[in-house]
Amino acid sequence: MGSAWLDLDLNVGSLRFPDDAPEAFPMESKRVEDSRISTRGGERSDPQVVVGLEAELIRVTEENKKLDETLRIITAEYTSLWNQMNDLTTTTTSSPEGASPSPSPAGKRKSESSAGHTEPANCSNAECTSADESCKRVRQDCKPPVWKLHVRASPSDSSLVVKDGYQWRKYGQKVTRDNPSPRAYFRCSFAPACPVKKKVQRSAEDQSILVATYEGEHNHTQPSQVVGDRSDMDFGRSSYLKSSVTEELHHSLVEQMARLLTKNPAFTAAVATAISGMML
DNA sequence: CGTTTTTGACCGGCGC
DNA sequence: GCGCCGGTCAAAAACG
Repeated sequence: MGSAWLDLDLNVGSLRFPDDAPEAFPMESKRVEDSRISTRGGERSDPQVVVGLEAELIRVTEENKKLDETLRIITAEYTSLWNQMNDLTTTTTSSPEGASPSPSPAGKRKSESSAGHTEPANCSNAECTSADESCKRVRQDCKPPVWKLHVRASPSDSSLVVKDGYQWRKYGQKVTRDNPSPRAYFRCSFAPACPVKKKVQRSAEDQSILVATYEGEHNHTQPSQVVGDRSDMDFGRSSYLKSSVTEELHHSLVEQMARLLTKNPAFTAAVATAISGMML
């Protein structure tokens, strides 16, 4: 599986137009090259071989055009998906339930997203002077945006660190009832007044997945964006951490793209034609 | 020596 | 009211 979408990734990354298609499809290039070598060996080329090679070249060019067209469509879809993903991950007003429909565990406690939620400054209990119902509604209205991020991590790595480019200060750790792995609590340490909190815990189902739950919005820019290409040690590390997360997103998108590709009849037909052409 | 992490205690919400 | 549980506090320890 892994190698399959790695190849796809490389092809997408090196999308070429017909004029330099041989670079994009080295196997085809190699085959033509081999033919040239074989004819060069005979020094004087047979006119029939030359005609055959020309016909083959035309056919390969046609196939390349088809593949280019297909890749262009797929790249457009990829870009569209990428933009959607960016919107979901950067827009803090996105619905947390929609982004991560994790069912709350059966139990007497309230659901994870609202459990132990501290009251924001503008949502004091003074507003809750009427019935409990309206009080709860006010609390729900004041709920900061919550969203989850699933990051693959080594099960042997016991540190609950999710690399997202921000600087976090750990202020607590707790073992919860529904998960044997401890849950770590973080606050944003880049800006003292930043209200964002983060909870990180290994997935109960898959210990290799870290689930980071973010609450609130950053009231400052990302540290790595502020410093740009500054070669400061800490910020450099933050930049690296950010790229690691985007790499995760990139991989999942590429995986999604690979699935789309294999379901695309035009693409599979073009690939089949190209492969059969090489085998003949 | 300043900052960060650890960890037990404490607080408040919720169900019974 | 009581007990359970998640979240937070804060002192001590660890770290650079």
